[in-house]
Amino acid sequence: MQAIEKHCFDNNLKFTPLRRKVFEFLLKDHRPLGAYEILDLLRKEGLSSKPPIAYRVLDFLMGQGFVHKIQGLNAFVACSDPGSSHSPAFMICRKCDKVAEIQDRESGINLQKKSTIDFKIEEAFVEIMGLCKSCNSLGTT
Amino acid sequence: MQAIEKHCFDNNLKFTPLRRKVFEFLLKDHRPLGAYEILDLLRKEGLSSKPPIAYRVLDFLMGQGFVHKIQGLNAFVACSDPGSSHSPAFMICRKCDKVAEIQDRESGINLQKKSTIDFKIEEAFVEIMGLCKSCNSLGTT
DNA sequence: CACAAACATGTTATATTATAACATATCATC
DNA sequence: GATGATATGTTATAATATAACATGTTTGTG
Repeated sequence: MQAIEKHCFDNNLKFTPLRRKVFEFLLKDHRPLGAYEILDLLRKEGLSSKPPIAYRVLDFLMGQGFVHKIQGLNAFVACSDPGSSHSPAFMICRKCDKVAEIQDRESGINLQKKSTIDFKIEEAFVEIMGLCKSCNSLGTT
Repeated sequence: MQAIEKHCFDNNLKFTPLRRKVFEFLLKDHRPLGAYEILDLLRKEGLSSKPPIAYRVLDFLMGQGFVHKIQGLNAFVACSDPGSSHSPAFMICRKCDKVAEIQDRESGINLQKKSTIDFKIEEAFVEIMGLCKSCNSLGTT
């Protein structure tokens, strides 16, 4: 939270109450939230809750690298390592929906092999579906 | 095409005219098609074109590993290397939407580092956005 | 201060993507 | 030819996302 405050201050960006609120939701719930879940939370606080509100704030937060979209879930998570410009990977538990973010260096992902010759990489999404440790130890399905 | 015919025959699965048609669309257009684009194509051929039709056929084809979903585009592509059970990676040009599928072994992706300790991997989606060679050589944006 | 420019928020309407639930048809097998 | 399994068809609606435009708020500049 301090990281984003500093980042916005340093870059002359406005970390408005609305943006702060949405980011708080994402930080608190340590799991991906859909845009419409965020809208529900905003509604509960008496704030405006029309779809464009959520999507705009999320666009802003993603643009600054403080939130990532999980494509496989149509949902959004707070970045666990903001600042380091990265293409993170996510491990998503299909049972409990918990998401772990792993950074390029620790994920073993290395895309620069053949790729850059033919293709100019701008962004990479790596989403790994499966079972987290605790869900895996409980049952088999 | 022969691959999927053989696969279905061997496994006692029905490669019906509808499934064949959809698969043909995906093979012909060498780019990802949205479910509703597929429905449009079906409509042009006088076939049923209600959403569940497309989604069911696509589910079947994906289940057999002959089609992949590109999460970042909400679209579907024919698999370029069916049979080899794999978690492919896709390089998607954001200008022309062309998609190149690269196999794990040639992509430089190796997820088994820290992951398997804490997380049971079932499926991985790797989608790389950027510019393909030809689009990249044309302009800068 | 007044004005303009840039940015942020608010609202209506609608587009796009996907699924639930149920009805009918086709086909194999006993 | 009845039964069960699989495939297709249909209606309706859910879930996700954006376009277009209106209003407000801040910021810098003359």
